[in-house]
Amino acid sequence: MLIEKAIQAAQAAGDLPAFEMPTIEIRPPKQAAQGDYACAVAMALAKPTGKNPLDIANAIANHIQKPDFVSAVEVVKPGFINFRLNESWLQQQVEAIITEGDRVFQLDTFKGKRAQVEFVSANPTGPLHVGRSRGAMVGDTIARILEAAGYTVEREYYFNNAGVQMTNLGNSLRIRYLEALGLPVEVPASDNTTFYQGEYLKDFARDLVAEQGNSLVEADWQPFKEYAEKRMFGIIKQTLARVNVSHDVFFNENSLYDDGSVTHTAEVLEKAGYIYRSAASQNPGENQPGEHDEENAGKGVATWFRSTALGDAKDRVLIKSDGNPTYSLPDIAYHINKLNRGFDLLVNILGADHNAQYKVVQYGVEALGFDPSIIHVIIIQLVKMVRNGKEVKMSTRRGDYDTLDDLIDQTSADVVRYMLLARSPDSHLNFDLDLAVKQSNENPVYYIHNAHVRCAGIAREAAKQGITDDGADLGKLGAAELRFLRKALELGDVIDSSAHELAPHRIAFYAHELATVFHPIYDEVRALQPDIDPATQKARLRFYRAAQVIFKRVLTLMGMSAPERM
RNA sequence: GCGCCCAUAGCUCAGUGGAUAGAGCAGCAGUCUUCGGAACUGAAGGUCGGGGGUUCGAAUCCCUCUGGGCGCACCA
Repeated sequence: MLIEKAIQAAQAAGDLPAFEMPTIEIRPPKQAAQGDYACAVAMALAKPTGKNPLDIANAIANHIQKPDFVSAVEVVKPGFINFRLNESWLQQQVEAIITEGDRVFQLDTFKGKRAQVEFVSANPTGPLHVGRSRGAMVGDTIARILEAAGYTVEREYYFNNAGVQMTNLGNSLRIRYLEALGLPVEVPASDNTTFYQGEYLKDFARDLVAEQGNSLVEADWQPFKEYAEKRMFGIIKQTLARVNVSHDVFFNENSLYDDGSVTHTAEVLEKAGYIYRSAASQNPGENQPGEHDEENAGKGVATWFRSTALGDAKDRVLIKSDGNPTYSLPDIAYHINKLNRGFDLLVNILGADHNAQYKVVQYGVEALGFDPSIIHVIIIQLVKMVRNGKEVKMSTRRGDYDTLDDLIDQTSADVVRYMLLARSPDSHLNFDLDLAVKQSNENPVYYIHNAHVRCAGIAREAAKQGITDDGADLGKLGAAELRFLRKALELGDVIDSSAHELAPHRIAFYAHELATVFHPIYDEVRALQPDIDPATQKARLRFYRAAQVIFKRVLTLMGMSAPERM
């Protein structure tokens, strides 16, 4: 804004020729000596104007109307325009931070906009395992960041309680139930892919016996499935609650069948000309003739979605030859449902193992005439658990996996949240179990926590000594405190860019950087030493109070606790 | 074979086309007997996987090769 106005003024004054306004970025430079904020726009303007970047920068700088929070504008070598913040303005930010408290850096960038984040969305066939939980942390943190950027956010969990896996779950519980009653029943071997080995099913079976006795001996899988589902969701919600994750809406895929959305979606696709029926071998896509002939021999006719018309590599089956839809059709119907709910932004967190699936949905949404651009899919790369430098394999179906609950028990909710968050979603994540368990300074979580703890400790000690920070003269704050304040003021930009890019890991890195700036200051800037004059003491106490506010805000944004003691 | 992701210090990773590529940990050398040390300081560590290209300027964008991960069902 500031620079844009200056450029316009320079153009009006004839110091710069006419050109299209470029996108202007202002950001903190890497070196502190280069000022607090810097702008490189003059270099980008060298080409369109045909002028020397340094001259352009000077022309712009000469027309900048310096606001009160800027103390200096400097033009440097290649053509950077550097800004320095006014120090007394900086000092006053301590009051601003304290006044805003828990809502400090609550932005209104997206005020009035509604966003929905869909995440976790695991079917209730078992407890959440570690692989899934990365999406839980990322999804919830994105939701928190969007809220901080001004959105009203709804968190949604999409699930399917029908299908083969749920039938297997019902059957598995039935076997455990009969076993619990002491009836002769064969428990399948551990390599059986249709049997769930988890210990939790034994617990369910015991409880079911206690509640229902032997009344279900003759029943099929159905009542067992219903019971297991109910219990499973209870466990999942409880687990998520331990890491401060909760959902506003649980959306059942079945409701899309009940209200006719699924068949309606198929009909509309057909009217739009994207549907044909044929056996796989006649697929006009890339399938080689004869390739599928044998395996499709004897099968009926399937309903296909001509997604190749929209650029897909091959067409997709929507309704199988046995008459049942594939997952794609209800998935498309679900996204239409979401789009019709009037959100301004839809975020969908998916694991990398589902990376092919969302494209079909996108083609479907497009075919139905919707604008897919408000849908943002975040593909989370897989988590590799590492112990003693070696990978620990996991499996959902067998019983030997590491559940999120186990992990929280071994470490803590905060450690799990931070470790799973502090990596770009695009990046593969090695979860180092040794490091996570280790409560030492190798563990960044404790380093960040300790900053908050230290602030709280000072306040506690001051209260004990009867020293208050009322009426502090913030002019007494020195260079070290200003260093922290500059870093603290970046939080707004971090939230903003993190919200725009849907990159929640940035807040995690920022938190660590902020703590890195803080700890040396804590050593250097004493507040309660007896030889410090009372005015300085008050100012420093006030400063640490503001620092605590910032740390609490950052920790809360990550869904972590802000402990006052270790 | 096709699609998505990754390759940056010994290890784990940041890096929104801009200034001398940054942290943490490990290792090395120090401080400190404290408003809770789970701390602080310093030095060292790099042809940003290879090769082309675009640009005033590339770790970042494009092409290509190599090496990894995950997918590529009439399963969900």
